[in-house]
Amino acid sequence: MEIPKPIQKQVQKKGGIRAIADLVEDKDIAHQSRVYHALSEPLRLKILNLLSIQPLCVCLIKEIVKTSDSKLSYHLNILKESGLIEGKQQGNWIIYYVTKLGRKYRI
Amino acid sequence: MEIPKPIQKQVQKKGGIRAIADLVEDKDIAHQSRVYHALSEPLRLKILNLLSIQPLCVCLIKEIVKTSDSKLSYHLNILKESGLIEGKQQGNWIIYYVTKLGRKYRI
DNA sequence: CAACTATTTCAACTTATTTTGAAACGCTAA
DNA sequence: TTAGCGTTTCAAAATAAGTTGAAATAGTTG
Repeated sequence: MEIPKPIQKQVQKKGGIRAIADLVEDKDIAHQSRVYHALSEPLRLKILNLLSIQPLCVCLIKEIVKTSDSKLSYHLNILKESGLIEGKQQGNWIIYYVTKLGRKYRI
Repeated sequence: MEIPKPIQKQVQKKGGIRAIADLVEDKDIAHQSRVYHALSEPLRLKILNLLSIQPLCVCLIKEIVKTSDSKLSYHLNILKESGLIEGKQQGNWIIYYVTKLGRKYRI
């Protein structure tokens, strides 16, 4: 395999291909890509942004985004699992709100 | 549909459910979720981070991430389409590098 | 132009994610 | 305890995304 000269030179300056590769940790990549996956669905990203404006019960989220109960529950769960939102039961309702992590990804 | 009292009060204070909904623009959501989708795949996120350390030809990326040509090309294309990286032909090779947008998402 | 190297494209296939609707669960109040 | 409302769960079906390997393209060099 050949390599363009200028790139080869720059790579050597940085300690070679292995040194560069080692700067990117697979564990960090795996963790962060999971967060991005949760954010990659328009409905979920919208919900996250709504909740960053105002904590809401499922019924109000549903009214805003106009979707089915089970679909909404599915997406809320993914946001919750990835640590972007949390829900607390309050009588008959569950109020969802963004976590500290979630606030980082407000558009 | 009933709504928990404290939430209802907070929502009213912010101008009602419609006002809150209108703060989140579907166009922004659609655009941003596309970027997150590109970042949600571990291999892609790894490549983005590698390129943020050092612009590389496809052959060197391939050597680092140990994957097939066509698979790599597929993922590079998704990163490119979402504006996170760009490639410029240089003789026989294509050198990929992160864009300004891409640099924002370095881990 | 022919041979060569690096990279991309394509269609068939596999795998992962999302949607659906019905049923179940949990809390509250009668 | 039963009824009612808000929410979740489940499995089946639908859709989207990723993988594969062979063939094609594009640039370079002799």
